[in-house]
Amino acid sequence: MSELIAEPSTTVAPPKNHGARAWELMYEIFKASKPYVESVASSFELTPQQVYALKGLQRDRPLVMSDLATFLGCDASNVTAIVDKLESRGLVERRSADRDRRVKALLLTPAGQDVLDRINDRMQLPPPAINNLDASDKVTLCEVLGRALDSLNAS
Amino acid sequence: MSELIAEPSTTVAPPKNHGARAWELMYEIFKASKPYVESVASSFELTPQQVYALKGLQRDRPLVMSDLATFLGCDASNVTAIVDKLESRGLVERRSADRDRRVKALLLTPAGQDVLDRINDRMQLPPPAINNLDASDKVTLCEVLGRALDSLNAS
DNA sequence: TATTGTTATACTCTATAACTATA
DNA sequence: TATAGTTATAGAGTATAACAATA
Repeated sequence: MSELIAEPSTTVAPPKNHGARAWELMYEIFKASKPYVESVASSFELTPQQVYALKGLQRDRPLVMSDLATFLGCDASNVTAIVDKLESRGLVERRSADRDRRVKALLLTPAGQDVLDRINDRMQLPPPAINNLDASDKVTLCEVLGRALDSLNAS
Repeated sequence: MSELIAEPSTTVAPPKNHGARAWELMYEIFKASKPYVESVASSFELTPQQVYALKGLQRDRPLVMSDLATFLGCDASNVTAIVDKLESRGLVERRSADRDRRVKALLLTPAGQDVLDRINDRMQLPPPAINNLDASDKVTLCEVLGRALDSLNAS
């Protein structure tokens, strides 16, 4: 199958390959889903980034500040403020490691675990664009996006 | 086919439906692609939002300020600053409509059209996660994401 | 009065650089 | 010296509210 979408040469738009088109569609869906994401976060009186940080802490192994920065894909300097807010809400606790007191482990408090459980419940319902797909399209999307993400870790 | 991913009951994570999982994967791919998007934009000395605004202006019909706000999915008050920057770069021109002088049409200048052409060329190559997919996965992704986006316009 | 675009302001998210306390 | 985290600062992107010009 051709990599290019066949289009009459009289069309104004240039021919576009499917990879570029898929990326454009992902961008559109993301933009359209932003109000949904923000409404979910604000229903917990959190920002989307704070929600995502909590999700990073649900792992089996406790994260330290720099791990959370990697998980969030942002600079470590920002994580201080994010964790400050979560800590002031009583959702997260900083604990200095005994072996190296520079390092701070991040632990969910019971209240934090409770909020996270409710967030996870709520997030079982994805934004409308995704939720409107039929079951087989959802499965297909998981498979293809899974391969896309795996291709990054493999290289 | 079941909507739920079958998992042993001893698994720590709760069972997750494919819609929620697909959304999570999209989020991961977006996060991983951010450096790529920023490098493309900054190679034109533009921010990602400015690039996206230019792309909005390549339509057959000229946009006015409020149209661009809708296209960008942000409040109209922000579009003023975005267009200010593009105008100061000589890429875009504001022109008051004759029939209603409150309304300002946005036009690409020749320089703006030239930059946009180069942006479109460059964007034929999507971020690595998408580009690494094989041709048939790219086509499938276009089809499924197209249906997802259509479902929003249909409702 | 209502609408288009602007200005003023504030908050989130982000990065860089300088700092501290440990190692 | 080097590293983990913090603080200070700045810029992009966002929203709300008040405003000017025009309808």
